[in-house]
Amino acid sequence: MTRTGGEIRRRDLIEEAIRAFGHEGYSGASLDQIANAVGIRKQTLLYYFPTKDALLEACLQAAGERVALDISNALAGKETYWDRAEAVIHAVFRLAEEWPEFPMFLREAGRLGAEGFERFASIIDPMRKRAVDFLRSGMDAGQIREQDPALLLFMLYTAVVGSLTEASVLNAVVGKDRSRASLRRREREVVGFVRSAMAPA
Amino acid sequence: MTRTGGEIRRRDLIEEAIRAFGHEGYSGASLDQIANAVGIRKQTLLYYFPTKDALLEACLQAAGERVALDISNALAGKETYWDRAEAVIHAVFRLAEEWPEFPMFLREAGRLGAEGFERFASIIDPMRKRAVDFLRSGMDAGQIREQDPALLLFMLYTAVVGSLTEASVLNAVVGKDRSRASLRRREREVVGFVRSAMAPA
DNA sequence: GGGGTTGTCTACCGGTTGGTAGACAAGCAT
DNA sequence: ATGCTTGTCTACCAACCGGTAGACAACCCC
Repeated sequence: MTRTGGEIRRRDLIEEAIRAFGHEGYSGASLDQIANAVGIRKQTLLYYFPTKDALLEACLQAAGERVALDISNALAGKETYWDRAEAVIHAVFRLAEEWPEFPMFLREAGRLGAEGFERFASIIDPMRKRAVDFLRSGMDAGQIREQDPALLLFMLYTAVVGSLTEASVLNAVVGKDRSRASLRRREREVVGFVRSAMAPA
Repeated sequence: MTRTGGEIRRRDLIEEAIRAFGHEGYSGASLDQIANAVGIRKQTLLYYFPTKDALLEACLQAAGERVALDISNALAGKETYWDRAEAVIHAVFRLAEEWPEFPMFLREAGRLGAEGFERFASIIDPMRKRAVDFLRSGMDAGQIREQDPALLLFMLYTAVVGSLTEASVLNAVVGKDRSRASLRRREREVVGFVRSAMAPA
């Protein structure tokens, strides 16, 4: 009944599942809960995604595509080394502002083990390669401090995602402030931190 | 029987619970599993910790005390700004080497919400205060780049803990390498990264 | 308008979960 | 010796979990 058209349902379910997996964790989130949140029964969810694992895979795929799209758009027209680095950070922060559960889901996906995470990683792998090449050429050009470019990329990832996901730590360290202004201030801090960390000696 | 003396059991259970919570997540870890791993039945575990939540609280307490002790020892005798910062990083990495599940547990504790995490945070709060004062005085002395000291501390936390917990990302970005040498290289990278990030402009 | 497809449902299942009730044995104190 | 405390156990329990079976209604195509 009501014939909503399967693709919309599918998208709603993935969105809610990302929220639930990010917030409660994979094993903490239940199919009942996810299904009810979009107004259907669990068995209907299982019609779209035959197992919980299949649902997770669809979430990883969707999340990978979304972040790849956002970063790709953000990079358009940015040429200098620092402009490009800052554009990526800004894109991720804007995505986190619009979709707060996204970074939490990403972190949970990483926790579930490398096998699953690679489903996400493989989608953004072209960007990873580009980023490593970018960092290496920046080092060759003397614009970025000499170091292992892959490890630098890893450090940048942890700094950005960490500053978006460690809300409890943030509360404990700098006090409770969930406002948008707080997020902006954090972004400025990350940008300054990363800029300084990448600067040549 | 066998009269092991309750305190040893208690400590074993907490250690195993930290491992399980860190590895499987709070809701993914079961009391059965934790109890069996230390050679007793679940009901005996529940004799020591009446609920799963009580077990978690004991873990947070123990983890807080342990990290406070390690950092405190590491700081002894270190005087210069950078020596102190590096000593803390080194202490955390050494703890992670000896007890790999510890950083994962810490991250999981943060995920469970600010209420629970504060049980941990309150124990290391004196160190937090000292660290903020230390960073501020370093800025006043011109040894550290001017910025919000609390936010800088938060950034340092995310960089260190992130580099210890995002194993899946590390796999995807720099390849699979779980060796001790890999951990050491990562520590050097973190040290170089934050040293550069903290350097005055 | 009949047949297949798509979507949603009720009913159910076996296994697992956190937690309770209570028996019981070993050691300690008197 | 006896009674109390401490520790461990077996036996349950209700709730929830992911997943299956199958009825059934709405829509589309012909």
